[in-house]
Formats: sequence, C-alpha cells, structure tokens
Amino acid sequence: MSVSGTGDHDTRPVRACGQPGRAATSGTVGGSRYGPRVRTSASVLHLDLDAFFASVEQRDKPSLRGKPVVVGGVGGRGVVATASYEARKYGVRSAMSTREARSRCPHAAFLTGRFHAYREASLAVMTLLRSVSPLVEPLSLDEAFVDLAQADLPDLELVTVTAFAEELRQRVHQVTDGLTASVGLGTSKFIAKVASDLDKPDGLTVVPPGTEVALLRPMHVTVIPGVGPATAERLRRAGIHTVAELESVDLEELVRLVGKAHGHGLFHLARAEDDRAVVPEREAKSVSVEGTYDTDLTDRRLMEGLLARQAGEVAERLRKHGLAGRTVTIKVRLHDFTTLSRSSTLASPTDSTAVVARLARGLLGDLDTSGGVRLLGVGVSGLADWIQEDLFGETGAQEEDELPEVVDLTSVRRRTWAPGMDVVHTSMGRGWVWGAGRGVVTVRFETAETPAGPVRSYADDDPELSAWLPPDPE
DNA sequence: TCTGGGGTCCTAGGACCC
DNA sequence: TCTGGGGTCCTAGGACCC
Repeated sequence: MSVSGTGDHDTRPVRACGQPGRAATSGTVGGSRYGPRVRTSASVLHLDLDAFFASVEQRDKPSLRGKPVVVGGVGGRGVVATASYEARKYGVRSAMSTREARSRCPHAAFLTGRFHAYREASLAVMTLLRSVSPLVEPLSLDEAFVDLAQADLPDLELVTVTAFAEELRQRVHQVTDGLTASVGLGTSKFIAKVASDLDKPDGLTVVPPGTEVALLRPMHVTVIPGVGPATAERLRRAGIHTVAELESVDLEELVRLVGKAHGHGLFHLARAEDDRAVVPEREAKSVSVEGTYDTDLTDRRLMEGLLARQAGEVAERLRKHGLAGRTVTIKVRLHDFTTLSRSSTLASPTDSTAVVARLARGLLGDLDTSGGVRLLGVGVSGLADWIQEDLFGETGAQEEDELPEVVDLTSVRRRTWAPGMDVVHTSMGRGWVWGAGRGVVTVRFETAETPAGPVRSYADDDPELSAWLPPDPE
C-alpha cells in the first residue's frame, strides 16, 4: 500500500460537501459534468483487474504462468487486447497490431479471447463489489467504481477506507481464484482512477483529501480522461504539457483550443474538481456489430450478405434485451482506412432482422466501395424498450372510437401508406399503420395482453407483412 | 498487408417549427 | 416588411475509452 502526496497541503479552497457520500450534482458551469464540490473524504474507490484477459488465461492454463501471453485478434489484421506483464517486458502493448507483437515477442502464446470465461470472472468480482456497496459502476469487464460512502463502514477516515480497500483486494483474489487487482482511493472518480494506476499490478494507492492538486500538477496532461492523442497534440502546440501548465490557462483560452464541453471539463479536472456521482446501471444507447476482414471486400453481393448477417445479430441482441431502436447506421471502412457512416431513422423502433437488413442494404447502396472495403458494421441506436416507447400506453390507450376508420384492404397501395389510416395483417395479427417511410412500415397492434401496443416495423417487401397485402394495383 | 470491437460523447450544419 | 432567433431533430464525422 502506498499513500501518495505527502506534505504540501495546498491551499486550494475546497467547498465542503456536507454529506460526503451524497450523489453530487453537476457544477455551476452550464452543462458541465464537473464541478468544484469535491468530497471531504477519500470515499471513491476504483478497482482495475490486472492484465485481465491474459491473467484469466494464465489462471486456467498453468503452463502459461510466468510466460508471455497475448490475447487478441490472431488474424492478419488483429490487434492486442491484453498482454501479460511478461509480454509487456518485450514492448507488447494493448492496441498494437498482433503482427507487431509477434515480431517483438515471437515466443509468446497468442490466444483469441475466451469471453465466456472473462465474463464469468468479471461477474464474480462485480457481485462481490455490489455486496459491499449498492453504488457500483462497472466501466468494462475489468474495471469499476465503488462508492464507499454507501458501504457499511463505521466512518470514512483514511485508515478505515484504506484497511477496507486492502481487505477488498484480498477478497477479489479469493472469489476469482487468484486474480489480482489494483485499487485507487480518492475524493472523486478522477482521482481514484489516477490512483489505481500508480501502483500496478496488485497495488493500492490512497490519495488523502487535500493532496490531489499537488499529485496532479507534475503529471502529463494525458492522465486526464478524455485527453487522447489529438487533444494532447493541440495542447502541446499551445505549450501545455503538464497539468500545472493546463491549470494556468484560462477558461476562454481552453474553450478556444479544444471546444466548449471539453474545455470546461479540462478546466475543472486540472484543478481536481470532479463531483461526478457513481452511477450504477446505465442504459444502453446503441447496439452494434462490426467486422474487419482479412482481405478487402470488393463483391457487392458478398457485402450485402455480410451486412444482412450482422443485421441479424444486432436484431437478435435487441430482442434478447427487450429493446428496439429507430436509427439504423452502417459503418464502412475503405481500403485506405477512411471510415464512412450512413444512417436512417424510422418513424418507430424496430427489432426486426428484415427491417434492419433492408435499411442497411439501402444505405450501402449510397456508397462507392469500388476500391475495396476492410470493415463493415451495422448498428441500431435511438433505443427504447417497448413499454417506454409506447407513449399511447403511458397516456392511456386510444379509445375504440378514437381509432381511425378501417380502410378497405383493397384500397391499400404500397408506397402510399397512410399512418393512422391503413390496416394491415401480419403473423402478429391485425395492426394499424403507425409510421411509414423509406420502404418501411411500422405497425401498432391491438391485442388482449397489450391493449395499446406493441409497435413493430416491417419492410414493405417483408414476407411476413406483404403476404397479407392485396396485389399492388399498379 | 500498420491500424479490433464495443461502446460513449461532442460538434456542426441543415431542416423545420414557432 | 429584406431579415430575425431559438429549439429540436437528424446526419456525418471524429475523439476517446477499455
């Protein structure tokens, strides 16, 4: 265990937050998620499992222990997801191409991921953390914040939280059958996360309240989350390298350099001002599937087939989670790595393979792919679950006499769907046309179980829908 | 034959409405 | 009436994170 930032108690005015654990709201800066109301105790914990994927492999395969292990894509265009500490000695790093990792460390074991095993280990850790505090915010399979102000502790004194964190690390080791974790403790998410990085692997770092700024000042600006290569380069050109230098730049100048939201964020984080709450259970905003192919694709029919398959995977995941979305986006990376996206938004959410696939195919049609394509992807965003989406259900179902008059099916013509007027029959039963556009018809069903919905979208050449339609009069 | 996959958030311009 | 804005939604692209 180490305690950072001895001495040098800076005189930064800290506005005390009466109840240390209370979920803090955003600061005074309009729209910014950061503000000066920092906790007075080091009650935010950040836990990071060390070299997670590689460690799971070494745990499950004793022959790999003590040896360089690289987990990631093993194909021609694969990259490293995690390198064991033995492999890092040879310069192997996350996000490096597997090709380069092989040349740096040819004798390493190169493995594709066993995500089932990782998910299982992750679940064991997250379950442990949730048994300790209701406020656990996972960031990925191997990382989480824990709000100790909501944990069952006698107080939040430094000695108390430190002993608690040390015990927690040991319990992680037990429930995962030997994995190690690095832990940071601080007065905010930002500081806890910086702290967990200071003593890796298998370490604990506590940043005492009041010492944050002194800790950060000599560090490079890239310690700040959100400062990646592009932002670091902009700052470098302005002569800003360290947090101390960043702290000396006024807000207007920062906004001019990196934009409004980012500028406000950097302004506060450079002063260790971060009152973001630990938020458990965030709702998904999008679902997507993408793939990079070992050789560039040139055959349009093949691309359409691959997109259709991805559309099926996306739609299946949507249905599995009871979600549906209105916006379908395709992603296309050309041979020269230029990346394009095209999207289209429906009148109402869909979880249908046929609808997503059809839209994806149409969107691909807008693009020139003659030079070859290395990546294809499909995503759905604008998510809502059915119950939330069904606004009529919220406000009360439409009464029978408010429903539009039934239109004689023989008068229905494709491409002239009239929302609220036309009635169609599908395998789900009779429904009203709810929205129409871009070759997609959205239907709202009246059933005994769900008087006001559900809503479902179909392509207008979807067999499930069109089988019931009268012949096109044209 | 450098450069994954799953996400989140932000920006900027145009359409459209009041 | 020669000249508005503000708000929201949509689209495309980019930065960033693990």
